[in-house]
Amino acid sequence: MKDAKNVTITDSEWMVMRAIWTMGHATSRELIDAMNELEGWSASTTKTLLHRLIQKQAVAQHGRSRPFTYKPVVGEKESMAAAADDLFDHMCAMRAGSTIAGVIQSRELSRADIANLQAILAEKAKTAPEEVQCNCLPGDQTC
Amino acid sequence: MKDAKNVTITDSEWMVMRAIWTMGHATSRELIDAMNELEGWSASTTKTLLHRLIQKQAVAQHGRSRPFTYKPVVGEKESMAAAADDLFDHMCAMRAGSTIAGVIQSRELSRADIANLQAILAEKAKTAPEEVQCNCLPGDQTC
DNA sequence: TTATTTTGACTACAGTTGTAAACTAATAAG
DNA sequence: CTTATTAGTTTACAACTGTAGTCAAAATAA
Repeated sequence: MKDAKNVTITDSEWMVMRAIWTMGHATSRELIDAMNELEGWSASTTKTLLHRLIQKQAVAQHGRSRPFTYKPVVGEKESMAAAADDLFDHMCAMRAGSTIAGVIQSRELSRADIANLQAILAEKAKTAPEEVQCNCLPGDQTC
Repeated sequence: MKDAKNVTITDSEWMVMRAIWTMGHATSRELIDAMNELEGWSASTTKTLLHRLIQKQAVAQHGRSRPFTYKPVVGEKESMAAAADDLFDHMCAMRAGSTIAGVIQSRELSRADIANLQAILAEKAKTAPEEVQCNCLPGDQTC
C-alpha cells in the first residue's frame, strides 16, 4: 500500500502534484499547459515528471483510451505532512520551536488556521516540558 | 557574503552541520567520531561532506597547523529558517496552516516555545484574512 | 484510408548527492 | 632521523534530479 510516507516527491515533481491535486484529475495536455505557463517547462519535461510520479505510484493513469486521465494516489495533506516531518526530523529538536515560529511569521494564515493552531497549542501547553533537549550529538549534552 | 539563504545544505550535510553547530567548533577527528557513532559513516564520508561544506562556504577551516579547526559560517537558526521557508514555498499556500498544525502536533515544544508561538499567533490574528488563496495553478481558481 | 497531429514511451545527459577508497603531506612516536 | 599515524586532498561511482529530445502508437482530420 503506497502512502505519502513511502513516496519521496522531488521539488519539480511537487509542482506537477500540486496541479493534479488542485485539478482533482487531469489529462497530460492540461498538465503540460499548466506547467508550461507556471514554470516554462517543455512538454517533455512535464511528461517525464508525470511518468516518474506514476512509477513511484504517487499518481495513477486512468481510462482505457487516449488521452488518459491522471489522478493523485497520495493525498496532498499527507504528502505535505510527510515532507514537513521529514524536514524537521533532520533538524535540531531543540530549535524546532523557533523554526516553526519563523514559518508562521512568514506565511499567510487564515483566521480559521490561527484558531486551530491556538487550540492545538493550548492543549499542548498542558503537558509541555520546561525545555527540549538538543539531539544533535551522540550521548546527551546540554548543547 | 554567504548567508544561509544562498547555501543549500543536503540531507547528509545537515548531520555534519548539526554536530559543528552544537560543538561550536571541532576538529575533523571529532566530527568523524561523532558521525561514525551517530550515522555509522566511514571517516571518508565525513571528510567528503566536510569538504563540500567548506566549498559551499557553510563551514570554514581555521588554524595554521594541523589538525585544523572547523567552524560554522552560516548560523543554525538562519539555516533552519531558510530550509523551512524553502519547503513551504514549494507547497500550496492554502494548506500551510494545516501543515504547520501537523508539525506542531508531532514535535516536542517547550513551555517557552509554546508561549512564543501563542504571542505570534495572537498578533497575527489581528490582520489575518478570512481565507488564503490556493496558488497551485496559473490564473486564480478557488481550488 | 492516407496524412497529420497528439499522446504516451523510451532515451539522453549533465549536475547533485550519498558513500567511500586511494593517495599525499604533515605530525608524532621510537 | 626513520617509521608510523593522522589529517587533508583527489578520485570514484552509482543513484537520483532537472531538463528535454526522439520515436512509436493511437486518434483525428482530410
